[in-house]
Amino acid sequence: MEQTPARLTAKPSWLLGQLAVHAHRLASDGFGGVGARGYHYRILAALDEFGVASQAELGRRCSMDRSDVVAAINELAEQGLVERTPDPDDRRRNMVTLNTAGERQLRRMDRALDKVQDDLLGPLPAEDRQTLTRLLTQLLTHHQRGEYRLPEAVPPVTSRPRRTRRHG
Amino acid sequence: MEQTPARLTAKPSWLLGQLAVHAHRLASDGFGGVGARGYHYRILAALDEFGVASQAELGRRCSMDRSDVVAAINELAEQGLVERTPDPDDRRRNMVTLNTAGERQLRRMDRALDKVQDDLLGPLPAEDRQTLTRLLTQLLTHHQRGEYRLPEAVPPVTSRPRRTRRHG
DNA sequence: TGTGTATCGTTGGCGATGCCAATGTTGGAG
DNA sequence: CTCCAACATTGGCATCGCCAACGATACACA
Repeated sequence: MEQTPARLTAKPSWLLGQLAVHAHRLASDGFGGVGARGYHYRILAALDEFGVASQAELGRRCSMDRSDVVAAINELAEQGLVERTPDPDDRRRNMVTLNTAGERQLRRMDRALDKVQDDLLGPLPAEDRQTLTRLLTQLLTHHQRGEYRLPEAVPPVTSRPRRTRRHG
Repeated sequence: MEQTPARLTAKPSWLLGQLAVHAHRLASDGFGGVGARGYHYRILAALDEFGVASQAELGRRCSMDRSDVVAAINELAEQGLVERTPDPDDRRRNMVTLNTAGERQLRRMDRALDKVQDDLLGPLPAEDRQTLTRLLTQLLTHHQRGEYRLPEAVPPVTSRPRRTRRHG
């Protein structure tokens, strides 16, 4: 491996990003083996843990955009892992249900993902794994403060401006 | 924020991935303010630290694919931040050079990125920051073992199979 | 010297994730 | 009844990572 700029290797954001790439690769390989991807796992897990839910709820619980939930549910339903039925009590909503095949798939993905954690944490002793998990949880919690806040006063005018390419 | 499945929040790979998303958002915002993106920073940093290089070298140093280096250099050159000249000693190669405008841009991005680290590490005391950095570095190093290894014996037949969508 | 292999830059393409805007429907508050 | 909010859907885009194929060039070795 040729040398990587110290400007990069010294930055937590770089370490985090690159390590996340490795983690994602491991997970993708595991999921790919059962014909799924990350979004599918999130939704199956949320359904298993909290039961039937609307797509909007799933999106909030899984940190996914509504439109991405639509696509993922399409795929899961196509594979017969979940069912999407209109909610009779609120006709705007769909009720998404995990079925038996979905539970089986979830268990498969669980096993794959457990192996991923081991590969990912590789050489780290148990204590370090715990420390790392604690620090990451702490930071993630910090950065999630205020997400999905109820619309209080005026909807803020400052939406993050779309980054537009200046070239190419 | 609605509840996130424990299956997710308990997994280091999830924490890592989600936190990386936040980090990427912070960095993108900072870079976007100066009309750049992550790939540009990597290349400018590598050029500043190691001097003129071929595109292939840049790719290896920055963990980027050759083809992505081409695109990034196109953009950087278009903005007048680097120069791309054929290498007279090896006509397969281009020599990529950082120029003054590029150095200025790099300094701007450095400042933006420094702020990102602070935002990212948010509430963490110095000691925890150091611990986190150490653990991440350790893991990243572990997962990079054997990347870009020289072609020793037979090139292994087992390339990671392309994950192909089974639906949609 | 010639031939085969490796490297290099380039083009073109794809998947995964994270977003956003617009649209039409429906619920609910006032 | 009206207006606003939430919902599902469609369609689009940016970033990042990656791969295959191509033609040009360098190089090792027979």
